[in-house]
Amino acid sequence: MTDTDHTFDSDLLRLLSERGHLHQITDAGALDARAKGHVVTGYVGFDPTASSLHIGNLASIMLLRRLQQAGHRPIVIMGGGTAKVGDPSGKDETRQMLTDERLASNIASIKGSFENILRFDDTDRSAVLIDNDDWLSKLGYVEMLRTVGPHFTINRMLTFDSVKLRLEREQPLSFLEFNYMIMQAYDFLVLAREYDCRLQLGGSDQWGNIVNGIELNRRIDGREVYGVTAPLITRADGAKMGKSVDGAIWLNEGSLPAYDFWQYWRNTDDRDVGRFLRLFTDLPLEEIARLEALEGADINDAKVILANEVTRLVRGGDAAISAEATARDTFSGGGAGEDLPTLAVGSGGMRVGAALTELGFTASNKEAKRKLAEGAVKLDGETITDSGFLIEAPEGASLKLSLGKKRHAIITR
RNA sequence: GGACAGGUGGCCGAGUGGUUAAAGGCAGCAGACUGUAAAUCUGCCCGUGCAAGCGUACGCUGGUUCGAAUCCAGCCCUGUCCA
Repeated sequence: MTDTDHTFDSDLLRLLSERGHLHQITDAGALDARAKGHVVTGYVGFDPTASSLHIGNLASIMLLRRLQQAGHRPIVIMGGGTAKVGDPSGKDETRQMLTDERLASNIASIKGSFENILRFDDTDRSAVLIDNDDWLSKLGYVEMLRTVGPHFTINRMLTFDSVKLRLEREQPLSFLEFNYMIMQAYDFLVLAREYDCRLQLGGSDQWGNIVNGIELNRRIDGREVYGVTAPLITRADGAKMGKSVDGAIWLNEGSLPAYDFWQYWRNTDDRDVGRFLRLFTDLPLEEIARLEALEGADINDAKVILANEVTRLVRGGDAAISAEATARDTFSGGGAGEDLPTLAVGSGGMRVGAALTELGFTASNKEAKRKLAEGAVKLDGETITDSGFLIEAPEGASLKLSLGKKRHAIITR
């Protein structure tokens, strides 16, 4: 474990450090020296447990972006193989196993998230995307045991937090999951051999897994490889990044519309603005320093910039421009921007409660009724309290239906 | 296998036969104040229905009772200790 306070010689570590991406480095001096003279290939693994990554994964993706920005080569490992086993880290119970079909479709839909953030081209620094199932599934059991088995002691494996947690709580830890750390270590060995990959990056919860891979490389091939972890990003209010009651903040458009994605960033806590700008945008540090120094209502300008930059990075420039325009029309103009969700009520109209639930603004008709009684619902600026109110959209025109200050929708015939 | 303890609404946690759709806290939503922020105060917080109403709900199944989250029986699960 190395402290990360001192300054570095390499562009890579300097960049990671000044942007707030560094938590721990296995051998900072050696990595610093190597990154200065060589193109370093580094990887991050992502387990395809859902059909989209969420912004909790964004910090790790940014690690790869920084790596590429500093002139090195990023590898994205889709954990199609490791996800069949399941990472027990940070989970106090076993996850349900995913079917092969599900994993394949998850991988297919996750891939797109990297296209904007990493550069895929013909150079030797092009990003590469690989599925670890390519080698993990082909491994023979005895071959695997003989390759990595001698280098892991059960004694040591039992000391890992992910294992200890389960044992202490007397929660079952299946043999399947117990093998996860071995598979991840083996990945690093394969990548070092096949791709000359010398660096694994990841969240701070991956420290143990990363160190295992480094050990394995040293023991089997005598090769020095390195590890870097990023701090766990939490928000000022203590919540984990990207987790809300309504669901995660997904990177895929299909899982979360761009306008909602943009809004998430626009509503960032004042105290997080500077840190998030450094982590999740490419804005120059001087510019960020200026933005985060804004006080009072002015800091809203910084939040708009944050929302624009992150949305552009993840969803593309058009999405960012359109989301900002919608927000401006809706909040400043008092109108309705075109990115707002729309609901067609048909020629017969629709009761206001049903419309709110249909839009997902309320979880049930009962809740919609409560919100109406609380005076939270407006139709074109007029407060509606009658739960029996029938919304009828005139031919060719639209109405704005609002729940509270933040949730708005366009109602059409 | 044995002995205790326990399984309550998204989470934590009271409640031990009758205004109990179930105290309190957290999370969440809304209102006020603001800046689409934070903090604070107030309200709401199972579902269906325009509504009266109705339907579900305290691990599961059955029983006692006018009436059960609360009592009884069996079962399942969890924790602690013993073998």
